[in-house]
Amino acid sequence: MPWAKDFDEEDAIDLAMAVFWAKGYEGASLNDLTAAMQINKSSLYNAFGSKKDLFMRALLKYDTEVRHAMLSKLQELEDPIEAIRLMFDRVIDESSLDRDTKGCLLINTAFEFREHSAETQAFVAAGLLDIEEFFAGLLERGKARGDVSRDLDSTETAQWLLSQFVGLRVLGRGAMTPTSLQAARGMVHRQLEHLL
Amino acid sequence: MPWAKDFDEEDAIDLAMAVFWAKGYEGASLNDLTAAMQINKSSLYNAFGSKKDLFMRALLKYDTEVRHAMLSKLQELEDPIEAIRLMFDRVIDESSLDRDTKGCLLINTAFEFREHSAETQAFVAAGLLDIEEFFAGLLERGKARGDVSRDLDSTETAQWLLSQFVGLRVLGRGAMTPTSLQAARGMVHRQLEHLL
DNA sequence: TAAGGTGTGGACCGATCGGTACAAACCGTA
DNA sequence: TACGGTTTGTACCGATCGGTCCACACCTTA
Repeated sequence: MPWAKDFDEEDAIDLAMAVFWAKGYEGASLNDLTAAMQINKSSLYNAFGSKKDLFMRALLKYDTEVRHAMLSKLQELEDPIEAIRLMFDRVIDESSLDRDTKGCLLINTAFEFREHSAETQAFVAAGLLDIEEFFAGLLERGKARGDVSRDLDSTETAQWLLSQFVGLRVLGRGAMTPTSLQAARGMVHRQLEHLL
Repeated sequence: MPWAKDFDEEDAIDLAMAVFWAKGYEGASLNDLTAAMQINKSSLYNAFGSKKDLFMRALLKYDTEVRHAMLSKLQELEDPIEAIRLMFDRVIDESSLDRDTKGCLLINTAFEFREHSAETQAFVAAGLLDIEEFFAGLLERGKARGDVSRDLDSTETAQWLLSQFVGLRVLGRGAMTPTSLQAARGMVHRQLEHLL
């Protein structure tokens, strides 16, 4: 067993993730990637196969380590509606403070949906569905606690929350001012109160 | 006065608009553009100067002939809340019927916000503000008619509607199923009823 | 210490990117 | 019919795209 790689694969994927996150799949060139990952082209292709494969690895890592981790933490909160509120708060605060927010890698990839492979498309669709189910689960818990009307359609409401979330994530990438984002967030808060 | 162009500039911009609309600014190559516009590179550069200039012409044309025209027609309706409802209905129906919907060129450009010039950024921001003001105007009319509570903050609500609209436009590009889109739209309808 | 497989550096590939140079084709005017 | 300015076709530009090739550096095992 000869010569171990002198870089850490997981670290390298993290660095690649940041590039794809900021520039999108097509927008991230191999130069960008190798520069950020601090390895050269041969090592990249030897370790990951192709740009597409590397992207899938990065997307997968984002999905588990960023997206899923965030949702899991929110799920631990006692008040499920508060969890939803907090989820919106976080991304709005992030967009307000960080002037060049990258948004969410999964949602960014959803925007470029049709330029991706069937495999990637399926992965993205599943990820979005998972967010939707996260919302639906919290709403069901809200019903059990009496915070949400039992007449409410959880799935439908979850689909709405997802579309609402996507809108704020996209506009948070720079096109909308923090003030307006916060106003829109305020309206979502108020609508959450009216679920009872 | 020698030799008139043997293509119509406005027609050519229309064709270029479709390419930028479908592929984005970076994603649209000069080959794509010249092929769609049915002119060659020399004619393109002679008539429009550069890819960036051509894009601005296309964006401007979209803004007046597609976006502004659509909002104007909706504004003519008697019932202002019905106008908002219709606006959402149209884009959802479009996304449901046309499996490769391009979304809205202005919103697509807003997504790529930071990779555009300051001039383009300003134009996009102004366009989004215009949509916001369109919503706010309808809400004010709703107040006058008694369809909307006078306590409602029109600006804030308009900002929320814009973010909601953007979310559905982005997800309508393929990542969300028509069924889910329609469910989300249904929730927006219900929220519009609760503005009183 | 020699062998053998693996990782790395760098040159190189054809294709494509946005953009330019220039001459030929063109048509209204004189 | 000759001129003059404009449009158009084509060849070409350097840069960059994603990706490959191969010699060499390297470490483990025998």
